[in-house]
Amino acid sequence: MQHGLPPLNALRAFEAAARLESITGAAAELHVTHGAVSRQIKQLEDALGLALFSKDGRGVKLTNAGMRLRDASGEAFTRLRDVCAELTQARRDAPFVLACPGSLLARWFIPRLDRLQRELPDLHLQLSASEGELNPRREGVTATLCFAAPPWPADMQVYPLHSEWIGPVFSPRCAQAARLQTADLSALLAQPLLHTTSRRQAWGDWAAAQGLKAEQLQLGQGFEHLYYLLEAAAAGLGVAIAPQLLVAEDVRAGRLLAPWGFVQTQAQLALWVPKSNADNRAQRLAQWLKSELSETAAS
Amino acid sequence: MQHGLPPLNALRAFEAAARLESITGAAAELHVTHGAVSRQIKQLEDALGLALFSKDGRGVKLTNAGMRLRDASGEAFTRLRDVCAELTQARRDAPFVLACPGSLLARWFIPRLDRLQRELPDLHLQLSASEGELNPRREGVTATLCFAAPPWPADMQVYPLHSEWIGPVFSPRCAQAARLQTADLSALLAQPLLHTTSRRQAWGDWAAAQGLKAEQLQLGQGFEHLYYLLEAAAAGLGVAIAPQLLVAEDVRAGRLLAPWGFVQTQAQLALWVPKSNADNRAQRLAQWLKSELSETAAS
DNA sequence: GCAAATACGTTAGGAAAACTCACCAATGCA
DNA sequence: TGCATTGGTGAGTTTTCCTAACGTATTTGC
Repeated sequence: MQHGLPPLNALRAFEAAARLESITGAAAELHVTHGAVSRQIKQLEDALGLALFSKDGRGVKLTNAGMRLRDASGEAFTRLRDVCAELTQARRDAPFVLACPGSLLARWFIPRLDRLQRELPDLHLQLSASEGELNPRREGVTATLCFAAPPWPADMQVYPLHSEWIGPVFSPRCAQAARLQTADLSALLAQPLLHTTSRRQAWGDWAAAQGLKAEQLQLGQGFEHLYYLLEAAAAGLGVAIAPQLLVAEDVRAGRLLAPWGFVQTQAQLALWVPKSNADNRAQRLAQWLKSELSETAAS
Repeated sequence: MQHGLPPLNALRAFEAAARLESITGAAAELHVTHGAVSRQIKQLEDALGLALFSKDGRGVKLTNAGMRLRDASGEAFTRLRDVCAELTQARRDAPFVLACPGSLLARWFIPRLDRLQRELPDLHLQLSASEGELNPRREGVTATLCFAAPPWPADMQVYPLHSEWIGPVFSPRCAQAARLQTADLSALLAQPLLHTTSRRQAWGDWAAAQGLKAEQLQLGQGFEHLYYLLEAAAAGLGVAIAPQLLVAEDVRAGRLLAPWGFVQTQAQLALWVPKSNADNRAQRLAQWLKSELSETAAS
């Protein structure tokens, strides 16, 4: 009886037995044998130092003390049951709103969406492709998929999913496709280097990883969104610098070529969840995404 | 989560941790290691499927769900603590009123009272020698010592303590003491057979056990209470029929003689407790009485 | 800045609790 | 009276829980 509380599992057994006025009945309700319930009640009686049941014929009857405890424990357990139901219900009802960059949504997520719905059906996933800047703290957003480098904000639970790999890609329909496919850097330098305006440094990062100086590169056409950049590359407008994840499918299918391969950046694709609405759906989604992403990378 | 209730021990750990906003603090309060609390909380989070704490610096912080559960579980546990305190306190405050025949009180109980007080100090025993008939259901009586034969009433918890043995006793100061001491039945038949009016059949029972017919006995003086009967015998007024328990000490000291020995009757000295106010004090008292009685009998 | 201290998570394994199975006694019903 | 039902109990096993030890992240002290 530490801190005035009786053994709680014993109390649960007692509550059921007291409500049903039957040891056997309580055993059935709790999916245990009657011996287990009998012992638990005895343990509780010993802890309190008073009898809760007395034998009555071949059944049992509550003593005065037993009746008081039945009422109190019934109330207490009802209170707990209610709040637990409320918490789990609130979670079940609320849709899981996942914000994510449009390009990732279109090129990676949507093809895998039906599989996700099948494998995590109770998620009630609702995708939100943000047009502008992603704001993981936006009201109504349960979680956000971001490409970003650590450190991460303290108020966010961040599940890192995959390192970002970037590299140049171009269409086989590109004018210089044949020359570029030799992976000759000098040929690349002569090309229009397509990029996103929001991430002009991408080419520079890649060049540094290749041992080139950033100045050797001449940026060409810029696009506001990665999505359009990739469309432009696929249309043969030039060489784009793109995350491996988003073009893996196109490269595999031969719609895009990536003879220089990809290099790892500081950034991580990660699932960001505000800590105050953390629940295990986010964790499960992160787990699913991680395994799915490693397959994408492996293929 | 059977029947909507979370694991209760995990909930207790959570409640402490939530109240103190500290895993380590809760561990200290519950006298366990922080690892144990950490695991319990994790188990609870898994059962509910949502995060209750999030990391905050080197400590922890409650999530929204955690705060709701803290409030509810705090209330529920307080309710339980209160009723348990009330039940155990009520028992502690109430004196244990033991009703008992006056003769037993005077001749057996009082000499052993200080030992009982020493060995069961928290009993707060209060003895009540009933003048008239014992009523084990009387208000304010916690338990009653009775000589009676089974069957016992269903609303009573009866702890059998000792079989009753009865036999004739007389004082060495009795006129015929020398002849009686030969244990010659014919000498006995000539004596005034002292008895209690409430139990006239006692001599008959004993006679039957000796192979005599009841008619052969001539009852002499009757007394209303066993106590006076024994005093009369001790004063040498004649031969009394008495329970062995009550005269054992006198026989041992030579103040009374019992050359025919004692025979067992149907009756049992037993502790009677109304089932509705059963608590473990009665059981402990019964246990003490039983061992004490067996010593009396053995001596 | 770097070492020490604090708080929490995690693992393996050993102690403690709970359960099951089996049997017994008591009761009530056919 | 036989038999089913209900509850108590001992022995053995499973499950749970705890501890001890180490690892990580953060804060504090110098």
